[in-house]
Amino acid sequence: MTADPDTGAGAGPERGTVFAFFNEIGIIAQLSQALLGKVLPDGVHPSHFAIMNHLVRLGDGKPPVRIASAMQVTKATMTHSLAVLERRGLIETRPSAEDARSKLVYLTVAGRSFHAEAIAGANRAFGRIVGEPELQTMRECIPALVEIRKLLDENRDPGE
Amino acid sequence: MTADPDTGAGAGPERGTVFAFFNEIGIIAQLSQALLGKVLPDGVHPSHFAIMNHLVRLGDGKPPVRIASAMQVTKATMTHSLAVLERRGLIETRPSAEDARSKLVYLTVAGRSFHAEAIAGANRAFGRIVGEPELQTMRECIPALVEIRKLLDENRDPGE
DNA sequence: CGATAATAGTAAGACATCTAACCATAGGAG
DNA sequence: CTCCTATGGTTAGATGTCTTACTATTATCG
Repeated sequence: MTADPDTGAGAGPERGTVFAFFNEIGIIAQLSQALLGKVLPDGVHPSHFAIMNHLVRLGDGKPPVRIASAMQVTKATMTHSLAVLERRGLIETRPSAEDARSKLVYLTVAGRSFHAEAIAGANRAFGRIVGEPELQTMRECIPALVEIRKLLDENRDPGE
Repeated sequence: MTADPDTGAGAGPERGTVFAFFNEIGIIAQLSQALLGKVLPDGVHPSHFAIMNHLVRLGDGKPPVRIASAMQVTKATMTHSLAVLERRGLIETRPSAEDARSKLVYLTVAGRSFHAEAIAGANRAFGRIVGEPELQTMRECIPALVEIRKLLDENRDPGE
């Protein structure tokens, strides 16, 4: 008996597990991204925030192609997103000294403070919803997620 | 010491947990969707498959607005997606008998066999990557995911 | 009953993303 | 050194999704 039809469980003996797992993952990702989107000012997409977040956490001064690879989007998409962020003054790009083909992406002061405010806003938004018991659930769940994420990451096509 | 910088842990005492959790979720969702996309024939988007899957699992003969709500997309998006699926002969729509404003969406025979093949292809693709230990990890993780998914689902804005 | 609000679906325009094609530079093989 | 391939970045066109505005029908309320 499938108590909750949304889980997709019951479709098969073992395969149903994989299906149900990714199904839940997909829904959570969509809902959390929608929540994040509401916190961001108009014209800043969650994916733009993800780029900022990456630069703050792992350091800036990297070429677009490396950011694209980390974010799992194409070079063309990164070109577009960086143009948006640069127009907004949140990042700046300078030519690379070692490779004339390449640019390097840097956060501006405005970009860093924008990121800090967005983080604060997101924490307020999620804090309004996520209580201590769910926090505990998440904490216990993270190692498993990391394991699966690494598994998929190792098996993804190069160039994506 | 943040062993894995990708987790985003270490950004705060408790808040980092929420952040790391949703970060992993987002990455897994993206990678798994990319994997699914490779299995589908050209021109069929993962979101289209999700609609088919919904209709197979929870039954067809429903109006677009209900499918849109279940898939968490807008009515306009559903109009577009259903047009694609109908052009491909995977679904068909008939006017509702009870409500003259409304249509009802039905799977065609071609649609059902398409779905079955897609499921089989997805299982092959995931089976090539996911082994027994990860399957076990997923199994243990699902209840937690369901809990978080329901939490977010209950707290989302109506009309999305 | 008749006016107003709510709901189902669509259309138009914007934006993010993708693929395919292109240019410029780098790096190797001969 | 020269040619060929690989790599970083951009451009153009297609597709998916969103918001806003609109039409048609239904429901509610006076």
